Amino acid sequence: MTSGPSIRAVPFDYLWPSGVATELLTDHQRRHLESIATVRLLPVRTVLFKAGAPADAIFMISRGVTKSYRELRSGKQRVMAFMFPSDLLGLAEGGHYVNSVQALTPATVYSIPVAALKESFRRDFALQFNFLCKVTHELRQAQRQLISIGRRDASGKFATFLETLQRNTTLGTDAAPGNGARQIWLPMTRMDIANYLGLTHETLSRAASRLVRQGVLGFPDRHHVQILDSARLHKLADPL
Amino acid sequence: MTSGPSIRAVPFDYLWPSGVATELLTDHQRRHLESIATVRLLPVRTVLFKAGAPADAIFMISRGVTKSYRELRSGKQRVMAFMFPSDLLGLAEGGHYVNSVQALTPATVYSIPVAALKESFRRDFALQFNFLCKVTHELRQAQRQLISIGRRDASGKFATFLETLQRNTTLGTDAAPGNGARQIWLPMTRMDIANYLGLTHETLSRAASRLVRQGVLGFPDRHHVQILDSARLHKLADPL
DNA sequence: CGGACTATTGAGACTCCTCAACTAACGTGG
DNA sequence: CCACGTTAGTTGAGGAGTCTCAATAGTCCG
Repeated sequence: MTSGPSIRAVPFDYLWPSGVATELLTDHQRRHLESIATVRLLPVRTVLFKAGAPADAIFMISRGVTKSYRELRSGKQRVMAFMFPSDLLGLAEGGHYVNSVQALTPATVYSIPVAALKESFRRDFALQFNFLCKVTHELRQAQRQLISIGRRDASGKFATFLETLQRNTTLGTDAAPGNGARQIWLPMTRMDIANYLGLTHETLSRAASRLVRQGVLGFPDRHHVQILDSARLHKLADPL
Repeated sequence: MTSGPSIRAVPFDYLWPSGVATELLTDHQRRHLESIATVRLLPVRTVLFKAGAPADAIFMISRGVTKSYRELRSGKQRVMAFMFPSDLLGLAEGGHYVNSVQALTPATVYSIPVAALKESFRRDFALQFNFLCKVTHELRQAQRQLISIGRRDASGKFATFLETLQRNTTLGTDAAPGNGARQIWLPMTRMDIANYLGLTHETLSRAASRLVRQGVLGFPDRHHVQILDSARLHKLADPL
C-alpha cells in the first residue's frame, strides 16, 4: 500500500468491473504533490479547520479517519461525511470552507495550497482530471446518502451505513466478498453515526440493540461490529 | 443573457460577495463547446437518458427544467435534483449514467461527447477547471439537501425548498432581494417536490395547505406560489 | 481515581405514513 | 371543440415509528 498522497475513486468515463474504486495518481503525480504539499500529523480530536475559515489549502488524507460536519445554530452538529485515506478534504465556496473537519483517529494529511495546486493543474491536465473524478465520486456518494437518509426506518439506515463502510474498508484489500472481514471497525461514536444518518442517538441505539437481539449483528466492543447474518442485513439495507 | 452553452457556479477558490453563482465560461470556450456539441430539443416529459445506460455524452442545459431521479425497485422514484439552465447533466460511474433524467418543460440541451470533452480538457486547462468548479458546486448543493432532508418537519423542508428555488431563479436577474419576485414558478409537480424532499405527496399537500391557512403562502395556480410572509417562511426554513 | 462524556433503556407525545375516497386538472382522441 | 379517461392533488381516520425527556450504566481521559 502507498504511504504518500493518493486519490481513490471510481472513474466516471470508462468501464470498470463492479464499481471498485482505484488509485488514480501516477507515481510521478504522487511525487509532484508531495513536493508542493506539507505533511501534517493530527492527534485524535484535532480540528483541522472550521467551517467559514479561509480555504487556502486542500487536504488529502493519507492515514486515519476524519469526520466532516456542520455546526447548527442549536449547538448540535450535523455529520456530512466520514473521510478515509485517499479522500479529499476542504470543500470550499468562495474561498471559505463549508464544513468543519475533525480527526476521529490520529491522522496524517497532506496539505496542498490551492494556488500551487491550480498551477499544477495548468501543467498536468491528467492530474486535474483525477481531481475531477474524485469530486464526481464524492458527489455520487452524497447522492447515495441522500437516498439512505430519505428512508424512515432506523434499522435500514444503519444497515446501509454498515454495508457502505464494509465496502469502503474492503476496498483494495484481498478480502474475499463471501467470507471473513465480517468484523467492521467503527472509528466513530454512536452519536456521530446517528448524526450522520439523521437520527437521534437513542433511536440508533434501539435499532442496534434490536439487530443484536435478532442475531444480525454483534458488538464485541464499542468500536467493532460483527455481521452475523449478512443476508438479513442486506435485506434491510436494500432500498425499497 | 446567453443562449449558448453555459456553466454557472460559485467558484471555490476565490472570494465572492454573498455566494452568488456566476457564469464561468469565456466566449471562446462557449464557442468551442458549441463546435463539439450537438443541440437537442426535448419536448416535455422526454426522457433524456435512463440510469444504467452507457454514458457517452455529458449535457448542458441551455433552456428548460429537468429532473434527475432514480427508480426504486418498488416502481416509485426518488428525485435527486432539479436541473436548470447552466446546469450539467450526466453524472456517470464507470461509463454508465447513475440517474435518469426527464424534461419537466420543453428544454434545449447541448450534448457533448465525453471523448471530445476530455480532449478539450487536455488543451484548455481552464475549461476543465470550470467543470471542476461546477461539480464542486453540485456537491455543495447535494450536501445542503442532505441537511434539508435530514429534518423531520414537512413545513421546514418545503420552506427551504422554496427559498432555494427562489435563490436559483433570482440568480442573475435584477430582482432586488427585498421586493418583488415573490412569485415563484414551480415547473415540477407536487409529487416531484414531495419525492425530492423525502415526503409523501399527502404530507406535502397538508403542509402546503397549513401554510396557506396561516397566510404564509398563496397558490395562484398549481405551478406558482406566492410568498406572502417571507419572514415566517425563513424562520421555518432556518435549520435549527 | 474522579469527572465528563457516551451509550442504553423506558414512557409518553408527536409527526408522518398508509389506506381510502373524492375532487380538480390535464391532454388525448374523436 | 368538447368529452372522456388518466393523472395530480386534497382531505380524513388510524396506526407505526421516531423524537423528547429522563434516569442509569458504562467508558474514556486527564
